[in-house]
Amino acid sequence: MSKILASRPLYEEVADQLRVRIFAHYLAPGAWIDEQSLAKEFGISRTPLREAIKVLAAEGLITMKLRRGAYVTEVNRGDLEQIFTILSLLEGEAAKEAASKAKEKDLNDLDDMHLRLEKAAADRNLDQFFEINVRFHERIIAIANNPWMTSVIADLRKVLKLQRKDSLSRSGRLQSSLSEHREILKALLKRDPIAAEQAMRTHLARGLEAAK
Amino acid sequence: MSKILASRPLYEEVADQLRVRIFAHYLAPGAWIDEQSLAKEFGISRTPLREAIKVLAAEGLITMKLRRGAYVTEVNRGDLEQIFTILSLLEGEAAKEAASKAKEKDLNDLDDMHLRLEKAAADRNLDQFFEINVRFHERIIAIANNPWMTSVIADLRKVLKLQRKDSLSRSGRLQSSLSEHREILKALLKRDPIAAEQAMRTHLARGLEAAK
DNA sequence: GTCTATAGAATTGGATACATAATTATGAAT
DNA sequence: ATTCATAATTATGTATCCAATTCTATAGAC
Repeated sequence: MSKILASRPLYEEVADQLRVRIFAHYLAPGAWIDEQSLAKEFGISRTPLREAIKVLAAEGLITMKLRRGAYVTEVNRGDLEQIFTILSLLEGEAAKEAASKAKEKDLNDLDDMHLRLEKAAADRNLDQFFEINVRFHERIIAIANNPWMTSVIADLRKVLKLQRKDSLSRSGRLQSSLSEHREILKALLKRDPIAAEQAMRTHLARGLEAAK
Repeated sequence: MSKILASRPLYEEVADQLRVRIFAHYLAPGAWIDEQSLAKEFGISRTPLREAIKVLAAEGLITMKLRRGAYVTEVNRGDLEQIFTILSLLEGEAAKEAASKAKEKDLNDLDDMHLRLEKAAADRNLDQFFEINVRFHERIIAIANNPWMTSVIADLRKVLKLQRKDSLSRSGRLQSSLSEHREILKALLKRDPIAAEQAMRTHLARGLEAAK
């Protein structure tokens, strides 16, 4: 992995790799981060690996214990509730601002995304639904154009990804999620900030219910 | 600084030290973080220092440039607006929840703090006013009892501390800040969540105005 | 005098080395 | 067999070392 001419610091690359493993539950919640074997496996020294661990710890993905190493964070029901509370506020605000700030192109893109979401749902293509869903949300957040908010939301969503109960696969959740999205889109197209905010909050509150 | 029997990893200690220097503008926004002289000054090696830098970078206090080191983050007017937007939402929510969750003792403590705040204002003791003000906010956040929210707010407030225009010292700001606090406290004592949320949001919106 | 090229110094990013604390394994005593 | 003490092993935390790159300063050309 080590490169002669790195365009990006090694610790960032390593942080990405670790996130992939964590989200894939290849490193499951509670698992110990074995610095030595990971360094050996990546073919690097412990130094950049440890720096990457510090970054993930700051993101909340990893929890450090003094003199006993790093562990993948375990989130419980309470954590989920707390995080959804925050996300609902922030993404609600994002939707509200997006309703005013969106350009025509933005709205067209969102409309387009939603169509593909409907199609993925009809096809029962969960992976695709999940992916477009994420992009739909990200797009709205991007339109709100508040980098600090974007970054907070991104961090919290990373933590959510630690537990993937695949709530979407639960009976009916896919359809209700879809109709909630429809509400959000409708409000945005009408450029109604209050309705957009409300629809997004409802959507996320339901998301928590489904994640039970 | 290095201890024989460290009760806490060196990089955390160093991160604290760096934060102190940054907030005191001893390391001003835009300033370059000189690893070598800092390591020498702290009497440690560059390794824990660099780990501390990664932590502060993740907090947003430091910005890293590839192959040219770390710099204290510079926040501009836009950053302030964005951060205040988020804080207003989150601390508003905290106030709202605190209105329901607060125990009698919590309310007594807040009342007491507010009295001391009034006194500090009357004495024109800015440092004390500032300190109690911070504790008042922190206490409300603590009552809301949402550790994830607490941590997000704490991180954002750290970034705010990068610029200290000493908005409180501006003519009249101290008095208006005080009366806004009075509103917050009143709503909490009445256990009125909506009013508490509204009062907190107004308070922070005014805070942004003053930080101009 | 200003600009450019190049040698040297300084700095970052990463690897390796080492001391101390923590864990596990070993073995004796009950 | 179980418990306790102690030795061996392993892992973390920190320091030192090294290579590649960037910055700086000097010298030469115009």
